[in-house]
Amino acid sequence: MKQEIKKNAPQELNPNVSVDCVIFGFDFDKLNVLVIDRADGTSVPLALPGNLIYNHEHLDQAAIRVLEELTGLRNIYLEQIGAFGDPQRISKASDQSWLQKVRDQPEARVITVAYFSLVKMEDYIPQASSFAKSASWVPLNDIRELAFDHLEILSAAKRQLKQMINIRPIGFNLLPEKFTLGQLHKLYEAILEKPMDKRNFRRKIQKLNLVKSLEEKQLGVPHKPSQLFMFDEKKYQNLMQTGINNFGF
Amino acid sequence: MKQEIKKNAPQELNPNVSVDCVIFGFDFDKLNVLVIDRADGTSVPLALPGNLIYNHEHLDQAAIRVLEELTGLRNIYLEQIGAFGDPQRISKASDQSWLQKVRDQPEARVITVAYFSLVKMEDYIPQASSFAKSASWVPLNDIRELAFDHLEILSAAKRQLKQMINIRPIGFNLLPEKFTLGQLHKLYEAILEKPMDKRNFRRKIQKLNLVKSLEEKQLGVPHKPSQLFMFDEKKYQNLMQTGINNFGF
DNA sequence: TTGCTTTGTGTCATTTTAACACTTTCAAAT
DNA sequence: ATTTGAAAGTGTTAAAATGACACAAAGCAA
Repeated sequence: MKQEIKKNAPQELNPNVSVDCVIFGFDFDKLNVLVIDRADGTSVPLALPGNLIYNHEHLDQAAIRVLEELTGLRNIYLEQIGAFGDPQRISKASDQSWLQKVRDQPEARVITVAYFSLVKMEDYIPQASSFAKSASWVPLNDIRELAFDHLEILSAAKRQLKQMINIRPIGFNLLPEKFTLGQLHKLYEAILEKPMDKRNFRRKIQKLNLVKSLEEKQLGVPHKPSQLFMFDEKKYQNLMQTGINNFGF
Repeated sequence: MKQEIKKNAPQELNPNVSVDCVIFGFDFDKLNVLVIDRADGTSVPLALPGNLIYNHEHLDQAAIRVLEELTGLRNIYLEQIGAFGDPQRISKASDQSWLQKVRDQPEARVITVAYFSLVKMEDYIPQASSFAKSASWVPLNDIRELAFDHLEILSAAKRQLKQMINIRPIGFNLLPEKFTLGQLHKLYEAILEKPMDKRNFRRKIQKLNLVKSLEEKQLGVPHKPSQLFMFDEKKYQNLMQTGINNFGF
């Protein structure tokens, strides 16, 4: 059979390439992930926000657009995780029956490029939009099942985040403007999935000059109130670029 | 215009997705990269080995296949670098005129997924095959221009290699079975692009128990002959899995 | 025999790490 | 008013890792 020769029309969806986003949030206790509920009566697993790209758009742009369309999140810096290319990645029965409803070419081979980001949970209250009934935060450790190969994507994202934390400062995008060292400490423990010594942690953070303490304390907590801190944005961006030399715990 | 609905035929090339491979080799002095000469009379820049994937194959498989088809290299462990998705990435004039000759749909949007690997230069003497006139080793630092966005891919590969070296042992795939610590030392310097203190380097390597010394010396060198070493494969694989805790220089 | 080139080796001062426990401060409960 | 619970905040020490540094040994070539 001769293959039809045509240029992809630029304004069309490309049936072979999608993007998926892993959005992490921190609730001062544990990591959460933003997922989409595709529910349509039948019970189908939750999914990461994702969809096909357009032919004319950059992959990175597509990820930004899709994320906004499905969740409303905008101005998010997304970092690429990688491409996922198992030819069977979308052929589970439950996924197929859903794709039949929403895709022109539900059985086309689709590779996906995954992205991740860290956001402040506080400034984002999920709202329904587009084909997703709703987006919602789910604790990372409660996730047992996801659509497609999204579980695999999620664990790659976790791995990458864990690795990134040794090289770059983390927290600016996950914590409110003013935060306590205890919260930052918990964040590191949540990401690394291991307890860390409080005094050693504080010493290390302070030596980086990454945070500056405010003349302000927590209010209304039923225990000794903590000093509040802010990131020194200049120093933060600087470390973001050059990398932290030696930040292993 | 209504989009034609058809399932991608599995045995067909997917016109929208390609793979590219960055293969590093070490000549005991500097890093080299395997490139393809697409020469057809007109002078076109060198390219990384790469091509479209088939619909039925896993991305990782496609990279392995394409690499073998274009260079003859087989049984190579390839690691993913990431996806490159600029919509203009193949539209330079010199690239387009070449694509017209070799692709069914030369103007189709193509995203590419890049892979890299480290191989022993000694066991590979490039040979022409498939559409590439020939594959050849080129010193990494001599490369000023490549086809498509391959320069960008190359620099991502370099970045990733540089990062990997802090986490995992390196050298097993780049050095011959028996090697000297001087050669390993040069390799680290070549990858990190900075000089390292000889004594400190040797101390650190020895402490890892990564290499074991043989009862054998270099022969025929016009200077003090070096002790030969081999990797302790068990320890090497072990460090490959668990990662080196703290290997910054 | 001399010269050239690379190998191979140790010390020391400084920095970094990991392990460890008690007092302080607030709100809530009694 | 006093007690209780809960998290904040703080310093020392021993062990390990780092970085800087210089000279003798071994082979070949001229």
